[in-house]
Amino acid sequence: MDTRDKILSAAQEVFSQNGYYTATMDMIAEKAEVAKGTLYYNFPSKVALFTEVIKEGFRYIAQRLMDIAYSEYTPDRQVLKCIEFFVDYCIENSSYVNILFFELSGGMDKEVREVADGLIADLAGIISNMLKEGMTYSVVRSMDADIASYTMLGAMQGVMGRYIRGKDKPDVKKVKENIGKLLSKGLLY
Amino acid sequence: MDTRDKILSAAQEVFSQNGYYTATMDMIAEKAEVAKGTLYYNFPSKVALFTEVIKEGFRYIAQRLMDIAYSEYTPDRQVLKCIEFFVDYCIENSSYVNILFFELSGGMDKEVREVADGLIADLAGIISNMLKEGMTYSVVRSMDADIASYTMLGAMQGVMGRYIRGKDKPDVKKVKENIGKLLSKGLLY
Amino acid sequence: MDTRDKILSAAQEVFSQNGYYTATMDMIAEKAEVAKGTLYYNFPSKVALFTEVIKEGFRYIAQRLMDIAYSEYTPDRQVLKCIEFFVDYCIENSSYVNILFFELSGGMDKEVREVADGLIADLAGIISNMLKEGMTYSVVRSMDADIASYTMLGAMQGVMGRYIRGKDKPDVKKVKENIGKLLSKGLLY
Amino acid sequence: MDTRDKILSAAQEVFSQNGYYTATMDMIAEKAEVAKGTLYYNFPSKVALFTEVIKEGFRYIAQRLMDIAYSEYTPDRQVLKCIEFFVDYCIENSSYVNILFFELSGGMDKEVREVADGLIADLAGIISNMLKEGMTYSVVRSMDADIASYTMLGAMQGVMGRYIRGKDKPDVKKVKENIGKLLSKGLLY
DNA sequence: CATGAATGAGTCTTCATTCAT
DNA sequence: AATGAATGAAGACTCATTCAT
Repeated sequence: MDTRDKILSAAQEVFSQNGYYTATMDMIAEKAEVAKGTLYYNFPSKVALFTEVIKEGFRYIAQRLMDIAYSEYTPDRQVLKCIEFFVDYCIENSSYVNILFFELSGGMDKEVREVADGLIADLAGIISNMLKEGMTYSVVRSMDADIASYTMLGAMQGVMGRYIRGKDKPDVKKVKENIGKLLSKGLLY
Repeated sequence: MDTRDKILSAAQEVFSQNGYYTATMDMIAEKAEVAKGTLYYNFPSKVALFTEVIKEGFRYIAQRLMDIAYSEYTPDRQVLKCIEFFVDYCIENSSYVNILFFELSGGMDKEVREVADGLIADLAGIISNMLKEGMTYSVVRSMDADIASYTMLGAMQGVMGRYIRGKDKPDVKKVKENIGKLLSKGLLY
Repeated sequence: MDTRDKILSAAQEVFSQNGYYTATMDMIAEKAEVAKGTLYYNFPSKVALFTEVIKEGFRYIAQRLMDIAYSEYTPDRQVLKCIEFFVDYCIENSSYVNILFFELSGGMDKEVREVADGLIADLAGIISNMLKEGMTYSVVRSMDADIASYTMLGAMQGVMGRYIRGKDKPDVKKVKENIGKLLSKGLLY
Repeated sequence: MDTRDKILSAAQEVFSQNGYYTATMDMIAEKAEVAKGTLYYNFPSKVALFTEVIKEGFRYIAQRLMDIAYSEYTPDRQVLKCIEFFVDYCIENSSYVNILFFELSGGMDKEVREVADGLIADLAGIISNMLKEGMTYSVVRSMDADIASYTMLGAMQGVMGRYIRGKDKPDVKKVKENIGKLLSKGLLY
């Protein structure tokens, strides 16, 4: 693993566990086992490093979502698959997800926020297209696909946030089923 | 308005616009038009002040949710009313909502996080009870009420987050309708 | 007890337990059960209050030394009596003695230092005279009485400092005997 | 001279002249001709820096005392040599001695106090052993060596304190002679 | 390429002191 | 005589960033 990757990997971990502001370049350098100067040799600034870490995360999620979108599954199955993937991913990368979806919001450099909002928009776009596709086949209820995609994303974040930060380990299967049921069939009869 | 309230109000604004870490006590003092020392005469620390700001916000939301829960509306109407209230509240207090639901997650003092998680749990509790009540009347689909309440909360946050930070003004009515539809009837036919 | 005395008494205690710099006017006000403003109504400043506390302490010690100097004891007995008094006083007022003799030295306001040095000089003067008296009767060894008085004072401080700060309770009788022996007969045969 | 030493040396001077609390890190940085951050790069905190300064001083004194203890002098000559060294050292390093022996007592961080008490105990231990050695040869009067060592240390501090802070330059030779006489032969005939 | 010592602007926090009541 | 809310100057400490090696 080359220096750049070592740093990126250490940064991801440190940012995840501490949040952007509490994390320090010293912590990252130590975890990456390089000198602090090396951080600046490879990345122009703390924000830039953070942005890179964020990008990597979103890139991966987007990739997986695209895999589902271009799979042979029917549109309604795709939606369910997305939820399943999300729950699994959150469980496995809880603290990383935390910075990916929450940390970004408050007091962050305007530049980063724009990058992040763009990345989230990409994610929502993928889901949105998936929903639109479903609507043309009349398996997805007709509604504003953009709003729906953000609602889905938010719903998943909300539940996961609860379990990410909570003390009690989530019952993955139950969570998947319940979010799935709620989002697919709705709260009301 | 007494000093304490003046500070609290200024703090809310400054924290909302800048996030916890970027906000400084100087900024708050200036906005409140008091000396920095006065901040510390009234609140022991920055975290404590922040916590108080958070508490106030959640207290208000919880109050409004309780009003709905104890209203004469049928349980299914109550759920819809919650969503409506939330959308309206978020539109009107966008940046405040931002710190209330997002800022709290990353790198924040453990103590504050616990306080906040407790407050969010209270909110979820109110919604959860509302849903359970609806289930006994068979107007709310039978499912895990806790998971559902967090999903609802999350869903609302998610959409609002999009519009809070986005450049385009949200079409309030459309948003309400669409989240309402999604959450009540579900995505799929 | 009037307000002034209540403050003086509280100040003595707070300064003794915390030292001049660590002690705060708030602590003193609280201990004295008066408002902070009252402190300033009765004393112009923290230094002034401290100086007053110091003066009281030295005044008392000087008085007791004078009592011994003007007693019917022979000059050699007087010297021993001084040592005894000192040991007893230090044991009973250890933390007060601490500020009286040690705190005063470092980084203290020049004004206070001068006051304190004057007060210590007074003490030394009393002892010095006692020694001179003894020299005229040839019961005290002929030497520079000023140097000797400071040596005595210092010796007593040194031993007491050890026991004041140490964890092990001093064996008062043994300490008195040993300092007495050393100072009266000397270290060497 | 490397940075660390430059800081240590500046700190010694600044602490000596001002006392722990009145001295500021800015003053030290300025005197050392380094940026304030450099202070913290080399020492974790003000207390830590102070502690280090203290340790260095005691280390030197202990070394010199050991030299005397292991010299070829007879035990009684050693005691006298100690006194001479002390007087000389105090004259030459008056303000440093001030913090070494006085500053440490009041309101100082508990940790530092423990370190310092330990260091003073070491010094007393060296002297105590010297006295015990003398007692076995019957040239030192039989008494509690621990109490005696603290008395000696205190006596020397006391006199020196007088001259350190006093306006009149001490007559070194006279002071040495008189303390020597007092401690070796005693006050009384 | 990599290093790590040095930097200094920026923050939180403390606390003696003041003054209107 | 007494109060206590308000003040603001001052100080310890942090940390992203730079640069000579």
